[in-house]
Amino acid sequence: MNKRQIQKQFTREKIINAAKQIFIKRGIINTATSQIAEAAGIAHGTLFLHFPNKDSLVIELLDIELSKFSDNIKQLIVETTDVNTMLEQYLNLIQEEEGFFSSLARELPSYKDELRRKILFRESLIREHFHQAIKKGIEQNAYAQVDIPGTLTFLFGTINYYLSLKTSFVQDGGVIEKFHDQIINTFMKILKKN
Amino acid sequence: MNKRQIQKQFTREKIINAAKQIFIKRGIINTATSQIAEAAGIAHGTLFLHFPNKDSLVIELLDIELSKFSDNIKQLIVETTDVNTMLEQYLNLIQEEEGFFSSLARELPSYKDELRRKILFRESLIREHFHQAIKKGIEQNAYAQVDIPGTLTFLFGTINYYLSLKTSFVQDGGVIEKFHDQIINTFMKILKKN
DNA sequence: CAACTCGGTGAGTGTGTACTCAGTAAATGG
DNA sequence: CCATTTACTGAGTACACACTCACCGAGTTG
Repeated sequence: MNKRQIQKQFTREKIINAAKQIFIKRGIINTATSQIAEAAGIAHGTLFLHFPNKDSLVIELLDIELSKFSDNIKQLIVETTDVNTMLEQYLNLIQEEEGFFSSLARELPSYKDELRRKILFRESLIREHFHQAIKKGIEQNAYAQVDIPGTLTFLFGTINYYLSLKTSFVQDGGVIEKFHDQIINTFMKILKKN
Repeated sequence: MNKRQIQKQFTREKIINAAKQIFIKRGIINTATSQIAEAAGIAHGTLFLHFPNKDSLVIELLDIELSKFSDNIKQLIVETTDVNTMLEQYLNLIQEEEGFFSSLARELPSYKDELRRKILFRESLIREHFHQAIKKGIEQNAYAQVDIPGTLTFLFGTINYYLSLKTSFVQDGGVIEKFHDQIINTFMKILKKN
């Protein structure tokens, strides 16, 4: 890479980093491209040299973040088949980037179809891990014969609900931290054999 | 009421009705006041004679709709203490206005604080009914000793999740209809004694 | 019926925002 | 060392939207 390419790469990263910070604070929908440019310390027009429009910036940003998250979760989850620890790991990982996921959950229903599908697809990969673990648990007679997809929607729906309405649930500090035990206990109760 | 007052009242109702229809279709956030005026068959400026700004129109609209819903649910729920039937009634009532509630759930996290608080307050009244019924069930040894608020968040969170992402769950027809049994079964499973 | 009130009109205003483009200067390449 | 390429600049453009206001005409009032 020559000087120019390095500089270009550097600018691109500045944009994405700035966008992520603002996304966490105010959400992407309520953030002007000019604000992102300002935070990145570049001219407004420069942003559009790197991304043809706002949407493609958002898509790239979310792709990067979500794939990081996916990689992490895979590493932590793949080796364990114990649902309880899997859930624990999953919640911990969300907690680390709670601001980001809270914004995501809040704006998810308002995103364009393509973007929403991408996000839900990532979620479905994680669901699949849980699905397998629960299935194995049922076969080994450790869990009750629940409707697995429905059960998982209860889990993911609730987590999403907490995240999207975070500000209504906690003043400061994390929602996930606050309701961590409750989520795990209630979910394990659903799986429990009678 | 003289002719003028009747006419004024009539126009006000036309605005609210038009706003509700558009709200269901496109959501209030994505609807311009000019579109509401057009749908109501009045001039754009007239809207602002009846409401000082867009927000106050939205607040009045939601107040009307949610209080109608509250009244209905109270009538159906108050007389029964059986959680299963209560839930059934609740879901039926949502189903009747699913388009409305779907829009509401989708946009809820984006609303201004005041409005969101109002909506969540309504929800909390309904929660209270469920809370009492479950409490009674536990005392009568019919249900397990669950964490009632946490359990109810699982319920309301999941319903909210289905409604807000309705278009991702069903092509046409109702989400609530589709997942009706699953919601009830899973929730009753949480309450079940081991 | 004349004077006045008032609900309604719709072109106009101000603002916020996504995106453009002519110009600049530094890097590159022959 | 000159010609060309290219990342970047930021004032400018087009558009959408909430809200205003001078004007109109039907309704009310004395």
